[in-house]
Amino acid sequence: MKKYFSIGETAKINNVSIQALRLYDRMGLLKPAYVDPKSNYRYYTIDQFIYLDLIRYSKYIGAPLKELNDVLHNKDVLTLLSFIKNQQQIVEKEIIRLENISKAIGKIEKKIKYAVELKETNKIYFREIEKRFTVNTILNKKDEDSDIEIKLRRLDRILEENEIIFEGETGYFIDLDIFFNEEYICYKSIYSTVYMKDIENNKVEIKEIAAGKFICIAYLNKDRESAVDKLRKYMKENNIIPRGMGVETQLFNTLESWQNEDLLYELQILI
Amino acid sequence: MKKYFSIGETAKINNVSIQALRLYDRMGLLKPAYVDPKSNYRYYTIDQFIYLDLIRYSKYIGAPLKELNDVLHNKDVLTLLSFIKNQQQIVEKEIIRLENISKAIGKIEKKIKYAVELKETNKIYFREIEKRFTVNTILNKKDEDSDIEIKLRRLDRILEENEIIFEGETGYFIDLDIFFNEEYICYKSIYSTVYMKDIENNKVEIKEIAAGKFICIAYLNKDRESAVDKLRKYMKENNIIPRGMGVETQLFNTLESWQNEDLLYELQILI
DNA sequence: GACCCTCCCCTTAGGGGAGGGTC
DNA sequence: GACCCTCCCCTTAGGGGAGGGTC
Repeated sequence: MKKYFSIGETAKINNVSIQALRLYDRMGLLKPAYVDPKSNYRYYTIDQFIYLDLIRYSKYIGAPLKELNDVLHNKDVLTLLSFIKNQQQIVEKEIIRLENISKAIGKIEKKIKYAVELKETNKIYFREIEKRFTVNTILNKKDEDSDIEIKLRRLDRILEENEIIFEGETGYFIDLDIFFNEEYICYKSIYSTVYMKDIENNKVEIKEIAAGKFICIAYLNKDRESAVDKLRKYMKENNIIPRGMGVETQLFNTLESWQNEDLLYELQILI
Repeated sequence: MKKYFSIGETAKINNVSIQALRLYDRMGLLKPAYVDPKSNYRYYTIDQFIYLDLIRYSKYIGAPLKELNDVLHNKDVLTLLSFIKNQQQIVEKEIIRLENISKAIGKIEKKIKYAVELKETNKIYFREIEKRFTVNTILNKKDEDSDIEIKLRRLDRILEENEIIFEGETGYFIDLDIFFNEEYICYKSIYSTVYMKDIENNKVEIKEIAAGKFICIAYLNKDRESAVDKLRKYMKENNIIPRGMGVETQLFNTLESWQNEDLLYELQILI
């Protein structure tokens, strides 16, 4: 005679909840060995417990219970093997995805910290900056702010579609000829920095911003004109020669400022 | 005059669905800039799009939107920073968890494959086996099958509670004195192999099964007696000396067999 | 005619009840 | 008195309708 265990006993022995057992019954994953027709009480036998082990293990490796149901109906080791192999692949992909995310978060953290620690605006300073990889969209002279915003969104969409990871910096490439000769800021293109694991990505063009020493000035939107003038004058007076690369990048300020359009920028010119 | 974008335009530009935008409205994550009181049509402005970036990014890093909601209400970079740091920690823990799972799946795969490739039963062979780490429960002579099953469940629960990772092998330590002198199988304890990353785990005792060459025989439950006899005789006749370690382990057969109690075992004696 | 609205039901793996029988 | 039953509502981040107004 097989001994019957009530749902509560079964739950306790196998360390699952009563609700879970009821759910498995409904799903067809594990039907009780006997159900009292009068009281609808569920009774289980010991040799059913192995299925609870399988269920637990499936949950542990993150597999959906429905797929396990298929395996259990086949009752074949080879099916079980391919189920496990499949899950192995999923887990490994997920690890890679999370590792990329972790790196991207790290970069963003750095950038936020930089902006938080930046105390003074409208003052010239020098910075060493690492090499940056960017994805770009060319801007036209007649583009208005709203056009730029929309182009930026389009850029984001390209990143998403190509599974390229945004690194948290957005800015503009500026035309240095115009900057020094005609003395105003002209944007050539808008960029987003991206995390480059495998450089070969033939669908999207990646531009590098060379590593090096940059002369910089930070300013709020309203002070742009005077700050930019200051930097230009300083470079001319001190005979600092630009090396062909200038960007204006947006710094994390406060979320409040984003709404007030009181944005914080940093102009960076490679020297 | 700010330009208004309809929900459809906003969705397209920002690469989100209309349903998602409606949800963000309901959740208070992003209310439209203007809602037509007659038609209830939602209208958004360009400077609201930054919030969609934040939402997208939160989802990307796996943070719950509710927490982002808190950040958005604070509108402070330091809050944003701690939100991101927190998420970073969560992601890193998850990576470690998944890496452990991946390793455990790999081990189980190996074990299943071994059983699948094992063609012959009731035949003696030799195997090199790597070192195994196990968690144990001592058995008493008067334990019946059902007691053993229940002790096994209790062992599983210990693993879960201590976050020890099961590696897919369960078996019994056998008493070799009795095996050779009194000529029957007596189980000393039941074990589960576990994945040991950090050996120091003072709450649970870990026993090792030494690596080495084992003399083995595989058999179905019904053939146990004769198979075991065969091995014992073979060892005596050929003067093979056991080195103090013998286990009977359960092999993955088919799921069907589990239910029929037609289980496949392998007796392994270190030589 | 394409766009938008508000319900409403569905997804995973159960958790937490209420209200009422059963061991 | 402790245990078990069947509803029923709730969780995340929306997807996919139906049925009906709106640009």
